[in-house]
Amino acid sequence: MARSSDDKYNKILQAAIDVISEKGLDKTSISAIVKKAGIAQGTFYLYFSSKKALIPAIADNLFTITLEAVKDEIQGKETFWDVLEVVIDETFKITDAYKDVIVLCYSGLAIDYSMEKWESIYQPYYEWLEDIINTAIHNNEIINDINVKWTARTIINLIENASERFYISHEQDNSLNVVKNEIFNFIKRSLFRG
Amino acid sequence: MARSSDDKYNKILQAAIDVISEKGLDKTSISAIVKKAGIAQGTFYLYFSSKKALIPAIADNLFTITLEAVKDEIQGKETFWDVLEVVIDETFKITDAYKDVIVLCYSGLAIDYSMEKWESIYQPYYEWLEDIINTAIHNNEIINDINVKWTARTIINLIENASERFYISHEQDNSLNVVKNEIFNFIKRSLFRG
Amino acid sequence: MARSSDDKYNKILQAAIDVISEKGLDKTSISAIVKKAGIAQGTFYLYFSSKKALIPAIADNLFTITLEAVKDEIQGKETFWDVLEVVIDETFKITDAYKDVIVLCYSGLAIDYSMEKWESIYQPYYEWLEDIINTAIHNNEIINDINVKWTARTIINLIENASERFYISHEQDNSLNVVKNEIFNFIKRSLFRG
Amino acid sequence: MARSSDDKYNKILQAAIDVISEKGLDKTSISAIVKKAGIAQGTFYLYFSSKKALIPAIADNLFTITLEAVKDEIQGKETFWDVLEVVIDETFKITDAYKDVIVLCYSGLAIDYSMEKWESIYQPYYEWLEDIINTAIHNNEIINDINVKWTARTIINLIENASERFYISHEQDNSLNVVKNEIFNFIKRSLFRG
DNA sequence: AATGAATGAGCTTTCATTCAT
DNA sequence: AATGAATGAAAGCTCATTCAT
Repeated sequence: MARSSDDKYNKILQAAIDVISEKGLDKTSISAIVKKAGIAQGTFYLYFSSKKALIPAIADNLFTITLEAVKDEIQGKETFWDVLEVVIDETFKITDAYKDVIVLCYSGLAIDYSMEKWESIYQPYYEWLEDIINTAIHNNEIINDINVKWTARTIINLIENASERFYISHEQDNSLNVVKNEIFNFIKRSLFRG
Repeated sequence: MARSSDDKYNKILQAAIDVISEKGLDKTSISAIVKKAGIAQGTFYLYFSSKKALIPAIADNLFTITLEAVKDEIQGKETFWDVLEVVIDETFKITDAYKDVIVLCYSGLAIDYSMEKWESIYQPYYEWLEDIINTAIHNNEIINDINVKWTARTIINLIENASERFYISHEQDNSLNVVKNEIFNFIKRSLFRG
Repeated sequence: MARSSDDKYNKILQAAIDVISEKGLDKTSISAIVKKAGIAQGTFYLYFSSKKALIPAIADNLFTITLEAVKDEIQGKETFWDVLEVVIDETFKITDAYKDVIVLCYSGLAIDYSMEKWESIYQPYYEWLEDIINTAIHNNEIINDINVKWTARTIINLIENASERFYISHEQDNSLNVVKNEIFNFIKRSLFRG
Repeated sequence: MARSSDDKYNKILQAAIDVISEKGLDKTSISAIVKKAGIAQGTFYLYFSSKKALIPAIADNLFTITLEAVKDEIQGKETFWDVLEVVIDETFKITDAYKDVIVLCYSGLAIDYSMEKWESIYQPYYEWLEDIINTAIHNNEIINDINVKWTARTIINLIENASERFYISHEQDNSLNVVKNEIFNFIKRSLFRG
C-alpha cells in the first residue's frame, strides 16, 4: 500500500520508525516525528489521518520488506526444505534489524483491537507460504494429511516467535545456529514425508 | 506473587482487569479503575507505584491461573501426550476467557521494554514443562536429541499462538476441535519416538 | 529582555502579575492566569516553559521599570545627592505600587536556589549605580576610600529594605518623609566628603 | 516559643530543617519529615497545626540562636563599636551555617503574607539593639540626632543583607574580612560622633 | 500543498490532612 | 498520645488535532 512515489509520505514513515524505535510508542509525539521528518506539524495530517494510522503503515512496510527479502533469496532454491531454511534465515535477520519496530507493532496491535487490519497485512505472506506448502505436498516432499492454511500460519508464527525470543527476549542460551537448527528440525520432523 | 491476603490489592487488580478488558489500556484512566474498585484515587498509589505497574501484576495473575488450571487437570494423567492434551485444552480455555487481558499484556509488553519482567513471569511455567519433557524423554515417550529448554518454550508459544489466532484473530475457518487436533498432531509428529 | 513586540507574551506576563498579586504564588494556578489572559491552557507553555519560569520574567520586568523610572527622573540632576534622592523616591514609589509582586519575587528567589538568575537581573541596576558613584568620587562629592562595587549593592539594598519595611511590613511609626530623610542622611553621613 | 521540654516537638522541627534545607520547601513533603523524625504521619499534626506552621517555628528557632550567640559574645565588650563588630561577626557566621534555612524563611515569608508574624519574631532582636544604641547615644559614642528604632532595624538589615550577598548570592569578589570591614566602616562613618 | 500557532480536554500523580483504632 | 491507611481535591503539563494564513 506504500505510496512509494510520494516523497513526504515515506519521509514521515521513516521518521516515525526512527523515533518510535528509539523512544517507544507512548513517549513518541507527533511533534518529534515531524521535527525529524523536517516538516510542519500540520503536514503530518495530510498524509496520515491520525497517530494511530501510523502503526499499520509501519507494519505493512515491515512485511513488504520481509516478503521481498524471502522471495529474493529463494531464487533457484528447489526443495521445500531449502525454502524453509531461507524463511528461517530471513526472519531472524529481519527480526534482528527491526526489533524495536516489531515491539511497537505488538503494542500497536492492542490499540483499537485492530486485529482485522493485522490479518490483512499478514495475508500475502500467509498465502505465499500456502502455495509453497501445496507445491511441496504435490511433490511428495511433505505429508499430505495437514490443514495447509493452518500449517502455513503456524510455521510463520513458530519462526517469528523463535526469533523474537532470541533477539528481543534475549533468550540466548544457545548460539544462533543452534536455534535455527532446532527450529528447522522441529518443523522437518513434523512434516517430512519419509 | 499474588497477595491474596490483601483485600484492597486484589480489589484494585480485579477492577483494573475489568475496566481494561472493556476499554483497552490507553483509554483506561486510573479514575475509572478506582471508581470500579470503590476506593479513593490516592489509595491506588498505595498498592501500585504507577499505571504501568498494573500490567506485570495482571500478567502474573493470569499465569498463576493458567498454571494452576493445568496442574489441576493433569492429576492422574500418565503419558506425555495426555499432559500435552491438557495443556492445549486449558490454554484454549483460558485464552477464550481472558482474551482482552491477553491483548493488553501484549501491549504492556512493549512498554518500557520490560522483557525481563516478562520472562520472569513465564519462568515457572517454562520450568514446569521442562520437567515434564525430561520425564518423557526418560520414559522413552519422545525423542531425546532435542534442546529441552528451547522446546519447552516453543511448545508453549506454539499452543498460545494457535489459541490466540483462533479466539483473538478470529481465524475460525476450522472448528475448535480441528484446530486442537492439528496442533496436537503437529507437535506429536515432531517429538514422538516411534 | 522584554519582548514588547510579542503580544501574547506580555498578555500572559501581565495576567500572571495581576493574579499572583491578588492570590499569592502558591494559590495561583496556571488555569487562573490563562483565563485572565484570555488564552488557552496550552498556549501558556508556548511562552513559558513552566510556572516557575514566570518569576524571573516578572522580576526582570519589575527591574526594567524601576531603572527606567530612575533614569527618567534624574534628567538634569547634577549632584550625587540629587541622584540619591531620586533613587530613594522612585524605589519607595515602585515598592508601594508593586508590593505584592516584590513579595512574590522574594519567594520565587528561594525556588530552585536560582540566585544566579537573580543576580543577572539586578546586574544592570548595580552597574548603573557604580558609574554614578565613580563619577561622584571623581567630582570629590563623596569619599574615595570605599569599595565601589560593594557600596553600590549596599546602597540599593539599604533603600529597598527601608521601603519594604515601610510598605510591606507596615513599619510606619514614622511618616514617609521622615523615613526617606532618615535613609538619605544615613547614607550621606557615611559617604559625604566634608 | 520553643517548647524545649517537649522531645517530639524539637525532633520534628530539626527533621523539618534538615529535609527542607536539602530539598527546598516546595519539594518537602510532610511524609519526608515524619520519616526523618521517626514518627507517624498523624503525629506531626499533634505538634504543628499545618505545614505552614513550620516556617515561623523554624525562623523563631533561628533568631533565638542568633540572639543568644550575640549576647554570649558581647560579654565584657565595652564600646558600641565592639558590640557592632560582634553583631557583624555572628551574623556572618550564622548566615553561613544556616543559609538554606534562611532561604526557606524568605520563601515562607511570602506564604500568607505573614509579615506580622515575621515582625514579632524579629522584635526581641530589634529591641535589644535599640537598647544598645540608646546607651551608645547616652555615652556620646554615636550621634544623637537619629531615629533609634529605625536605625536599629536598618543596621540589622544592612548586616544581614551583606552576609546573604556574600554567602547566598556568592558575591565573593572580596574576602570575608574586606567585606566585614567595609560594612563596619560604612556604619561607623554614619554614626560616629567624632 | 504546506505551515505552525493555538487549542483545551484530560491525564497521572502528589500530598496535606483526617480519623478509626 | 500515637498511629498510618485512606482520602480526594487539585494542579501542572502534554500533545493530538485544527485551521487561518
